[in-house]
Amino acid sequence: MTDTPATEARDYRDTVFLPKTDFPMKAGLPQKEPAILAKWLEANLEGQIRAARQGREQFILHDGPPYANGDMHIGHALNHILKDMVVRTQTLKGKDAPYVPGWDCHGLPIEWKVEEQYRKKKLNKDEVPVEEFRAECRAYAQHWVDVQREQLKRLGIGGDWDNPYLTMDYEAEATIVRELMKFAESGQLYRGAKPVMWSPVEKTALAEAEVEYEDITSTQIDVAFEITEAPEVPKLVGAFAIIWTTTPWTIPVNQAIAYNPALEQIDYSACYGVFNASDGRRYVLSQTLAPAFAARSGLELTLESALSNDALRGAIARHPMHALGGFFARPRPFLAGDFVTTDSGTGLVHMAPDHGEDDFDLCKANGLDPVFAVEGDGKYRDDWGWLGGQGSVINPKFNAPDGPICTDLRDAGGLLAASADYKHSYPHSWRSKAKIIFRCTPQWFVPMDKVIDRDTPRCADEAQIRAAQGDGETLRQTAMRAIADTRFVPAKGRNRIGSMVEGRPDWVLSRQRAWGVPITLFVHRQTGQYLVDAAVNARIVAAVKEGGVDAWSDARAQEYLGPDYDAADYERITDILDVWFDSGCTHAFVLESGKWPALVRRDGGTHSADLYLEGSDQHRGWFQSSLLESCGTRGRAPYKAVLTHGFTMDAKGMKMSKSLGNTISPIKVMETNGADIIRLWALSVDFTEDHRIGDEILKGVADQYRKLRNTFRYLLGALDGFTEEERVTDVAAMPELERYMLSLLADLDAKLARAVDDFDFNAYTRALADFCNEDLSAFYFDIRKDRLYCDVNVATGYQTPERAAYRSVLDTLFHALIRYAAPVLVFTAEEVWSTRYPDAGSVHLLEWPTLPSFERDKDLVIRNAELRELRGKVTEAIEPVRREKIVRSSLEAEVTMSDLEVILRNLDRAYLAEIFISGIVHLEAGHEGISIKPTTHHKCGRCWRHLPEVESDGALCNRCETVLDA
RNA sequence: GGGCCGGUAGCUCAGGUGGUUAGAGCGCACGCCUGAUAAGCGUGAGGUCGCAAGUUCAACUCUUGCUCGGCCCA
Repeated sequence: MTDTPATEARDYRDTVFLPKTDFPMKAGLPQKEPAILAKWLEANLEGQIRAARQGREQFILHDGPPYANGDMHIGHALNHILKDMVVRTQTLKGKDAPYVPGWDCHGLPIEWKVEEQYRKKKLNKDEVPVEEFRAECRAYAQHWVDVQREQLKRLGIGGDWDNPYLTMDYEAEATIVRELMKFAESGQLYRGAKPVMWSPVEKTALAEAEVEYEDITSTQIDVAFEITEAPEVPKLVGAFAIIWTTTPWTIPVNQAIAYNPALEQIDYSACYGVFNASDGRRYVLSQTLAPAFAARSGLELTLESALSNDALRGAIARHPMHALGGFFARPRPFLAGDFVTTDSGTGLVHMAPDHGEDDFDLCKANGLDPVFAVEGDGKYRDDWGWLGGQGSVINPKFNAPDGPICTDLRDAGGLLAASADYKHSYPHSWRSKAKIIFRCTPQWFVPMDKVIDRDTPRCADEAQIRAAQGDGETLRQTAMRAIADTRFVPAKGRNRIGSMVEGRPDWVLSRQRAWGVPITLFVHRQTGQYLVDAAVNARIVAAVKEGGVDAWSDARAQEYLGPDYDAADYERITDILDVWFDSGCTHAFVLESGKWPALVRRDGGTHSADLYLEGSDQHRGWFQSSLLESCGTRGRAPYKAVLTHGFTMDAKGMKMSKSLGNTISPIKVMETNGADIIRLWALSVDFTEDHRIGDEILKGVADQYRKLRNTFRYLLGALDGFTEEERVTDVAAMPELERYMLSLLADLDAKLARAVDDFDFNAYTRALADFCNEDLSAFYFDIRKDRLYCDVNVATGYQTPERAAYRSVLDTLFHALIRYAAPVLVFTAEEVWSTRYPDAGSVHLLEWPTLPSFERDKDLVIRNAELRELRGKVTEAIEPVRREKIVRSSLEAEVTMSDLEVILRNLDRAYLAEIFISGIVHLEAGHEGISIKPTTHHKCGRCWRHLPEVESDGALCNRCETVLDA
């Protein structure tokens, strides 16, 4: 060697290998991602993937349709990222996992928006032909489908975006009609009634969202019903039961009186009593509420006797207007209802099943049906025995203490108190601001508990339906069985949907609206029976397929009925279907129709999807509507598994709302941070529960992203110029550390594969990130930097076998990690892949990595895991010495420790120094703990290690000399 | 008001069937390196496991109540 002084030491920088790559550290995702999307589009990546997986085992994720109005929000983003992750991981595993996105297009919210546009133009919806109105709804939905489609594509969601399914496609509408007819044909439809919120001003039913609450002052009245029968306590006969109400207009429709047999459980002193009053009559009411009633009526009450809670069982009263005969002369039974409280009133509640849900349910359970006395305009119907043709019922004067109702009641001796002074919150129409009422209207239902009658099949399909459902099962039983057969992730979903299906009432299918699929039934005017004729139904379905929902019109009724029936004999139903029925049919027109060949099962099994994946609110929504629809027509669930996610809250865990101003738009995040950042966020949180998003969280996600990105950048740089010729294929011939790393990689592989099967994406991204951070960046890469840089002669291309082994492992790592990362960081993975392989096609065509096979050495893993613990102790020991500036780089630190453990592990000192990235390691028998001292050796001018053979600072060590000579 | 679900370090998450000083990554602070450099490495400080009772020799883990938050209903 030369004896050049250290100050003039040669600079060996150009003799070492340095990582080299064009892959930039800074991502610039918002600019880069759209270009990558364009590249995929140009290459028809989706088509390539389909072709590549053709004939493989299928995995069908069936998309739940988002509603086509408004921009994509964070919930859409999360949902679709999870779906995309499922599809991509399944595809990665080699399965044929097509994704066909869909949209829900019918329904009230879209109708509103279109109506709103009409109002701005001073148009009246009722004056516009319904076909024209529907056309505008259709256009409105299509607009948002297109907007959301672009936004979701921008998120990197893969799928058949050119052929999504829309519930408003004519074929879809025809299938929905066909499915409805299956319910009709198998006797699973009936026409019943149900109280709905109704606006007498607009003469229409209202949805909850169309209603707002305002404080008003109403007339409150106390009315006496004379008891005529009392089997439990006969002395009650002749006494009067007192009811209190703030809607006097419901008294003419009263049918019963509710009491609570468990009143004393609410308030021990609250049980009913019989009172002697100053007017000479005897009254029955709650004891607690008696003083308030006395104040209202001005009567003096004396308790005659307390009544046990079952005193009213089986008792009968009569309406104060019973003298009118007919309806009013019917007995008014006392019915037990647990909704009766002692908060206000008398503890006895008058029941008008036409005008209240509790009333309706309790009366229905006791065989009392609604009478439809109040018409759509709020007037009693003309033939009503009392006040017929009068109203409107929402008119304050009509209900006033001196109005017709109170006057008649007073004259009949039934009115005990009336005053127009009761302030309370009351529902009003959001649009007209007028008061609304509850009003029973005829509706179509699917019965949950009707045993399907096997003895009188009406059509060919029905036999199949019944066969599928099993003997004598009700729809509820079929659905419960299907739930038991379904996999739920997380498992608590089964419990949730199960308890809902177990307790749910019959399914109300009908809506009195314009924008939806019609309930295509003809009801015979005389018998009230709906027509079941396969030929008629086939004509209707064909017409809808041809012309959409507009085909269901009066003008074409006879055409559908054909020669066998006379349209004049039939009422054409004009209701439309609940949009939940639409979405409940998606499995029929998407999975079974054959319109999407990729979705058709090739194994001959049922068309049930492998997975439905939606927010947990869909236990009441789509999961259930799909379940009921499928169980009613096919006797099984349309899915094999159901995956649910929670909701995204703001940074503090509060729900996002426009009014609170705490919403986070995924579109904005895409524009500022990039889609890969939102994706990484969605796949990092515990989506099975409610989870949060906010600036701090996104910052953390971005940090994690950078770490992953730099791992790939390092791999690209370290693998610069890697060729097949230098690959070491014999794992057994590799150094200890390389074999250890391949073992860790195999562990990671297994962990990720399991996470895919469990849909545990949080565990997936965590395992991947932890591996990159801990096992690679902080351990393997750091240790092997020396060999990567120095074990090579960059001039001649010579490298040591150790370096070749390292680069081979790096290549293996690259190929594994890029595949693992691809479903998560769809854009970045492509950028990485195309940087290394510009002409190799998309990263998303690749399959799950095949790792080098080698015999797993359990001992090796344990040995090195222990060594890493020891490594931690060494770095810990170096730290104080560093603080005192005795050593700076860890390479300057010589380590002394007991030889006991190390010798047992059969590891040599040089290997230890490599692992510790330290100076020379001294092993001394019986040495206590770990000691650090500064090295006394000179620093190699090339590799910077301090070794005994280096003659002076800046001179070369043996290794570097050998390499430079090679 | 009812049904169901959840509350572990600043953040994101681990913590089978209850058992020694509750873990990881990130962030933060401090330091090292300057041949991954708007990068890399190390060390360290952070938690009365929502609150309160109870069961138990022993509870983050079981029971009850409360509280905060969420979904679905009313």
